[in-house]
Amino acid sequence: MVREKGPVVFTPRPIFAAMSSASDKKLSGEDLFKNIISHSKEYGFIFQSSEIYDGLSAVYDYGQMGAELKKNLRDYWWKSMVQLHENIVGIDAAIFMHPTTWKASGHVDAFNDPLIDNKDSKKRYRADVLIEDHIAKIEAKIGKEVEKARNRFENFDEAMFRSTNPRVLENTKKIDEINTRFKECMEANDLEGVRQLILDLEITCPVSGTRNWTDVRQFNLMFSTQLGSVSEDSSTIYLRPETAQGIFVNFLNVQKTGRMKIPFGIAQTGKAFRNEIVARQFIFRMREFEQMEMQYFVKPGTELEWYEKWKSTRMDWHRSLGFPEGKYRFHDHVKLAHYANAACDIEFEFPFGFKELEGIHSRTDFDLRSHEEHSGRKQQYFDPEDNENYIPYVVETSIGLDRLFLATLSQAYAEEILEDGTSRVVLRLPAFLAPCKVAVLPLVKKDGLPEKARQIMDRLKLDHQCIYEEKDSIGKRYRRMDAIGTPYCVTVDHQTLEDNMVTLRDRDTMQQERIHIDELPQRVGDKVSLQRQLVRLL
RNA sequence: GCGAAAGUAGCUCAGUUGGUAGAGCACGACCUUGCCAAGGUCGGGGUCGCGAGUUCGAAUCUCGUCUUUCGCUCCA
Repeated sequence: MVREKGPVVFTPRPIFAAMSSASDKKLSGEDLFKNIISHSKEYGFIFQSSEIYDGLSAVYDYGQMGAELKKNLRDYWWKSMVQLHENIVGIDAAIFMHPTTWKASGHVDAFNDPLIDNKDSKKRYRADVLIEDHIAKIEAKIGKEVEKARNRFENFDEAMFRSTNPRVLENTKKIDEINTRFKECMEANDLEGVRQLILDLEITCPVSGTRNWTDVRQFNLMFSTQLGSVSEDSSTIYLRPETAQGIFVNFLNVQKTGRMKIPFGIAQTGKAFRNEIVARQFIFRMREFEQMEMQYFVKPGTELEWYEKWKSTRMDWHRSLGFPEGKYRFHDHVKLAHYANAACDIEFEFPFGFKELEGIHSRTDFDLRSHEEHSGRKQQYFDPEDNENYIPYVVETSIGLDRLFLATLSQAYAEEILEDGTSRVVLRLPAFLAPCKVAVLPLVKKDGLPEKARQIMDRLKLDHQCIYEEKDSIGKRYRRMDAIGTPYCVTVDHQTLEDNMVTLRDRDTMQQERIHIDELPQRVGDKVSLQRQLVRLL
């Protein structure tokens, strides 16, 4: 089989021994982001949903490479949460839930925003916020009156003053009237009435200063559909806007069947849906997205300790990916959601700036208490140590898988300028996350090299996601593998047929070494090992 | 939803005063080569987002419409 001119002898070219001095091309965030988006499409990571029909706004599909990378990220999270924590278990709750769930969670109220636009400034406001601001102004007026009076009189009785002073009384009455009217409108779903209220109050746009308002429109952030195929019998149900409630409603099921003792956690990954008014920035904000979250149930009073602990645990997890420390930061919430008594985000520096990647919230007992009220079923835990019943407090860690994907991709993506002046695009993904772990490449597609390569491929594909490729020159194939982040390339040449040695080429350093094919499973296995990654978290 | 920009081959784009579609890369086959994006030959692929209108004739002009991208409120 070996040709006349003899076997090709492996001689590492010195230029590649020095390749590690390659430098990254400096790109503006905007250009970088653009390139990442088109790279994602070109190499099968992310496609626009329903592209042949011109696409669907803010919905994306994961392609052959993206699905693998996403799965690897999900697996890493799942194992580090569930497998490494003896007191955390995972569930997989349904997307559909009883409609009352969303009343209890507050989403029916909080996710129904009446919005209004100012035609001159083109700014959009929440109608309720405009009215609240107006009320705040009136309250400030009252406050001034009170202060004036306080300075004027000794033995000032504020309650007395408030209930007697005509100007204060008038303003207080005004506020009550506005509140009543607004409430009535909202309950009757009378959006025209809300608009009229804004007009009557002579509320102006803070930007343009005009009162040129559009109609008030209702935006429901939850997607709804019908349960039951016969329309008369059907009821409206929602696609879950967050996965957390699937955990809360199963709190006692898991606690009892798993004989869990507080503190313990329930983890879950899954799709959630939000009808965002504006959903942009590629997969950063999508209408359909995947959350990975864990609710940690703790004894009331200890929640802030656990909150701190999970803050650092989660930050350590992110840092375990090996990206630069400066890419992450905490952002503590000043304004807390209705259910939280402490909250922060782990922010990542995306190409378009620092943005939320993960949220850590101390949710108090809001959810369980609310479910207890709405369902009439006790959601309490009997603590054998203290001999008492209580509703546990909850610390939540909640990360957007798609955002983690985008963070990983944008951190891994690099355009390198090599020493010889040429350039390459490489995804420097942590090896255990790479969608394809190893490529097996016959140097030429004849002389029995493909057959030999197939044998190696058949061995490696039992353990790993592999790619076999014989088309195009070896250099081109290396570059294609760099572009999808394949950590190792194995090249079979004529020499291999004689001594079973192959070239192992490293993605990042581009260096090559000669190893025996029997060493391959171990070498590749070590490189891409998830266990080795998990050890870092212990 | 409002405002702005854009839509021609898989990708990046060209297409003149209206005259029936082009390049590079990519893709497929074959030949040559063989360790970092090689060369040659041949080939496949577009009703120019969609629909009307003007015109002998529209990728090009007019109107409408859809979609995407960017900015504005919210969020993982």
